[in-house]
Order: sequence, then C-alpha cells, then structure tokens
Amino acid sequence: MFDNQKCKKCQFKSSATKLLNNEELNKLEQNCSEIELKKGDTIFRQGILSSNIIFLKKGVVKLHIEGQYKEQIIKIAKGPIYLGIPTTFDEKYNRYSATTVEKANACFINIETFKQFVQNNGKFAYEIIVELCRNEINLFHKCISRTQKNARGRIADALIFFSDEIYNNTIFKLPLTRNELGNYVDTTRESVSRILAEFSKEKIIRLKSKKIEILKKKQLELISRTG
DNA sequence: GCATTAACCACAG
DNA sequence: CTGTGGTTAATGC
Repeated sequence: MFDNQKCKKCQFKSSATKLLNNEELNKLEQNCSEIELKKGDTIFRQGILSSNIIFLKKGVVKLHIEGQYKEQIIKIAKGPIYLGIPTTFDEKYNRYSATTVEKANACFINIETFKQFVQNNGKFAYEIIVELCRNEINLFHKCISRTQKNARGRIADALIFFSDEIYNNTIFKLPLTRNELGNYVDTTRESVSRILAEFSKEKIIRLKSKKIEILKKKQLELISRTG
C-alpha cells in the first residue's frame, strides 16, 4: 500500500508539495494512499465523517450539495487540485460531496499529517492559502453569473468554462447530463436542451449529443455578457 | 395589452 | 436520458 518514493517521484506534485523537505516527503509517503477512480465514483459524501484531504492528481470531479429540493452542483474541478480542505480541516462532517465525472486518480492524505505541514512549513501553507483564495474568487464570479445573467448567458459561461478551464480545447465531450448541467447553472434540463439547440441552430456551437465544438467563441462571450 | 423568459408537464424516442 | 411542444406565471415595456 505504501509504495516508497511514490510521492517524491510524483509527476503531479502540487505547488505546495514541491516545497516539502525530504523528511516531510517521507512522512507524506507513509500517510498517503493513491487510488484509481471510475466515472461516477464517490470520493467523499456529504454528511459522513470527514477524515482525509484529497489530492486529485488527474481527472474531473463535481462538488455538490444535496439541497432541500434538488442536488446543486457547486463546482466542477480538474486535477491537480486539493479537494475537501474546507470540509475536512475544521469540520467534523462533510458539508458537501465530491464525485468523479470522469475516471480519475486521487491520493487520500491523512488529515493530521496535512495539518502538521501547514503548521510547520510556512511555504507549504502559503501555497495552500493561495489555492483557497483562488477558489473563493472563482466562486464570487460564479455567484455573479448565477444572479445577474439569464439562462443563455449562464450556459454560455459554462461552455466557455469547460472549453478554457477544463479541456483546453474548442472541442470536448460534456461530462455531465443535461440535468446535471442544469443543476450546475441553475436552470432546468429542458432549458438546457432548448438553449443548446438554439446555439447550434445559430451556428455558435456544433452539437451532437454530448460532443460540443465551439464555433464562435466571440459570440458566446457576447451572450455571456449581455444574455 | 403584448412580448419575453423560463419553469412545469407530458409524451415520444 | 433527451428533445420538443403546450401551458402558465412573472416581469417589463
């Protein structure tokens, strides 16, 4: 289970982990375990005892909360990234769930080990803070998108996000169902279907079921701004 | 009033 | 799981 040298030689080291010294890396190797995940696997679930910090090496996940009426997708994220810091660091129970939407590789890191690094290695802690700050700013933008744009604008935002941030490509396969995309951008699956069909008709995207090609990004950006 | 937007419902692939 | 049509409610000229 504990393959020595695994962390030291890891190609996906986070910017924080790069700042650990040799002794700390040894400690990490003894308190961290990597697993492979299939699409749809739960990494951690809302409501259960939280116990690990997750380092998602690669793959795409959704962070989601079971709301009063329906599931809400809070965020889509791609590795390499830490998951669960907000819900594990100072919370007894998970406040949200993380589920893969593609196959992924994740390392489960003992929370006490992670805390020791934060407490004893300022540079490590600094990198973690930077990542948390980025996350918060991103959520502020998401908040604006949700409240101040119409459905077309929100879906345009989502398409640009998948293209630019997740797949770095104008062609990609949506990892979400229409219903999930609706949960992500605060609308219904019907509206998602309709709006994607409109974009396709307007030749802004090419659409075949989940495969999407962005043809006119400028146009999408305009829709994002003006609805 | 009239137009627009989007949710809800129903039904068919 | 999707796409589409009809209906309805809210909102803003």
